[in-house]
Amino acid sequence: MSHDPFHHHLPIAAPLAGHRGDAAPSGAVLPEPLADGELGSDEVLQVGDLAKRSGKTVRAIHLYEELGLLRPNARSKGRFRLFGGDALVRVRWIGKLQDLGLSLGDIQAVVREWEQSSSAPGAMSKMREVYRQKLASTREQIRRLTALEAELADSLAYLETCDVCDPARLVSACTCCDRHEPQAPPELVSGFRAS
Amino acid sequence: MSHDPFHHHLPIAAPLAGHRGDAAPSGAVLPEPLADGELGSDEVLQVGDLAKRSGKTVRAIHLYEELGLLRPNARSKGRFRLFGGDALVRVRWIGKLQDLGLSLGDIQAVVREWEQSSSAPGAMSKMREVYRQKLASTREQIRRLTALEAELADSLAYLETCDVCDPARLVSACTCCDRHEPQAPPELVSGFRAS
DNA sequence: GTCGTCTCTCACCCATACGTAAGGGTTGTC
DNA sequence: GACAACCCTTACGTATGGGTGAGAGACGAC
Repeated sequence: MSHDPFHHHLPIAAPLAGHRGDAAPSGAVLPEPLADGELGSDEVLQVGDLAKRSGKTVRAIHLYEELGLLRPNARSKGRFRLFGGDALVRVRWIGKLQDLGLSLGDIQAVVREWEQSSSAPGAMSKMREVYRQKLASTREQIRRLTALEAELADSLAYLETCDVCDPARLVSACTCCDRHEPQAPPELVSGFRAS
Repeated sequence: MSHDPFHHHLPIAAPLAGHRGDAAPSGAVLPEPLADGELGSDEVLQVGDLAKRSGKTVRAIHLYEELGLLRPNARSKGRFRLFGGDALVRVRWIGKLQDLGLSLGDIQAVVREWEQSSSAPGAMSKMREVYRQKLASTREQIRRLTALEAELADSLAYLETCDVCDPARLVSACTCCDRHEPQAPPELVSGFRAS
């Protein structure tokens, strides 16, 4: 969907879970216990609240709005943005799509497509198409990472042998020395040597 | 190693395999059949050759050299860069590290560390440390993608129900309509609705 | 009213990994 | 020697996903 969604640089890991210790006071007799981050559908959030609950920054949320991915339900008298609980759902959804490898531009396209289509099954089938493609590429991605995982493990095993090496040995003699005789070094190891 | 190696945008898939149909002429009696992309260790490559064989662009290779990740073995009279087969190994190695989520800056650090250390086992143990960390984060990454994969599959299953829907039905009535009654929509689906 | 904490809207800044164009030599093949 | 195809260096451009103020107003508790 982007011009070049693939090519190098995989992400590494995401925080995804801000640690907040504030659970609902036990035994509260309030209308809804509001498990963790959930909120009553009538709750009103300012951008800062939305940011905290979604783990994004205020700036990010503004950006999403600029891109048309999100709209406040209303504004206060003083022009403060006022969001409902659905905005939180939306922001989390955006985050998930980003995790899937969609750029904000991609998400923009998805949203526009959704908003412009009037026939429900038509829209749904387009969305399915997007998700189907993403499912395929996600699986491909998993395959690639799994291959890299194996290579890493191999390389680590290979490098273990070096522990027994003479500490005075020079690096120049390394990477494919006599200690690990028969096997050729894995690519992740032989890359060191080349200039 | 980068300031912020995680955070969103996973990659999608990499080509990794340029399709080139030129296998070695069968039955050749040459010193080495040169399986696919391999070459005799004495072969000389210009940047364009190196680029083609590694799947990178000439510009990328120049960049790697600027960053100190790569050095030509020599120059021709006319200042053309001349690489050996090890350069190909090196470029592929760079690509793999990028796939693992290392930035070029990270790789720079790795290379410098390698080149500066004199004690072989010391250098090796540092490299092992890098690889160990990457192995961990790669596994984490795989876990996350696998979770997303499951979510995608769920969402697709949920959306299948929409096929039987009345084509005239409005999108506004959608995302959580009566056809798929009991289950709440997955987050990847409920995100459509929120404004 | 007044303080502290949000929030508002510009508007420019950052890093990454190259792309791309300019202007000009080099190689090697016919 | 002429030509295509390749290479050289320099240098600015590009897309992404926000970060980071600045200057000014809003909210709410006391």
